[in-house]
Amino acid sequence: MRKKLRETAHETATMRLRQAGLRPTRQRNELAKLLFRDGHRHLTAEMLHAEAVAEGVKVSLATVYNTLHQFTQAGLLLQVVVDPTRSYFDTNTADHQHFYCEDENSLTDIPGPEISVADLPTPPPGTEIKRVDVVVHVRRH
Amino acid sequence: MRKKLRETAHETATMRLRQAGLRPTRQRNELAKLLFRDGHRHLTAEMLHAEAVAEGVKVSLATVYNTLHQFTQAGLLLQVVVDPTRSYFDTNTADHQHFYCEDENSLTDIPGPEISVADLPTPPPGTEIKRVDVVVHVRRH
DNA sequence: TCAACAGTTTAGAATTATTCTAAAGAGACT
DNA sequence: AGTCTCTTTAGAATAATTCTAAACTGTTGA
Repeated sequence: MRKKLRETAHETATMRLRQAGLRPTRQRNELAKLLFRDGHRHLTAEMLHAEAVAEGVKVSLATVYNTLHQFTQAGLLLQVVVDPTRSYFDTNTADHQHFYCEDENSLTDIPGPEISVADLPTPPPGTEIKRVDVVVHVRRH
Repeated sequence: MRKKLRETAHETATMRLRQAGLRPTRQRNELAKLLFRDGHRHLTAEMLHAEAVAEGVKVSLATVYNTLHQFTQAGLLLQVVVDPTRSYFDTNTADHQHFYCEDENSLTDIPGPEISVADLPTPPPGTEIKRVDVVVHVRRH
């Protein structure tokens, strides 16, 4: 017998949290469900908080900030730095790249095969490469 | 007869400003001299302001911010977004890429031939590519 | 089952980088 | 020199984010 979608989503979220070593609290569960429900998303803390409030989820902005950082640390999210005034979080943690349009403040995944970055440079002494961020800045015309 | 270095630097700065369509005021001249005196640099507004003050240049922090943005608009600087808490400005406006070490908050140019980015993706409809930012995140080991 | 502990949430204050404001100052052109 | 416009400035204002300390809640083990 099939369970209701709601329940399944909840269980998925809970499992995800447990695997990440995070205690599955009500808030974290709800936020996880919002974040990972459909496709990949690019959100700021304010955006996620607004969405949660709109859906009747009771959670404070401080918790949204905490949670986003915890999720990022746990590898569930990627923090994308493109705008000097805001932090975006990406639910797609696979290696991929972004378009960023300053005019409209929009951040989107680059579809299809990723840009190939050839010949990675040798990192400064004492360091190793963690990851390579590629942001293609675009402008309306 | 040779002019003193100081004077030459001042005149170079003034020229640079005029060419950029910026009125060469005392503050802008002094900041330009600090920014462009040796090699390429990566600075925040706070850093430049501290440097100016240390050298006895009387300039307010607000002016440093204004100036950095004006220089950026004029193409004399590049704003590099790597840290969600701070804005860096790069005196190297040529097409190049960066190493960023979060551990020590250091931003450096990638030396030698730049990373080749093959097969630029088609930008979203209604937009054109402005530039491609590549940041190689490194970590101490 | 429930007490107790450690981890979590919260409102609101605090912090930090940055921008704004409006008044005083200074290039530039006549 | 005079005037006009652009620039600078101190300090206030703003916006995103972090901190604080008190209340709350999963979890664990008796």
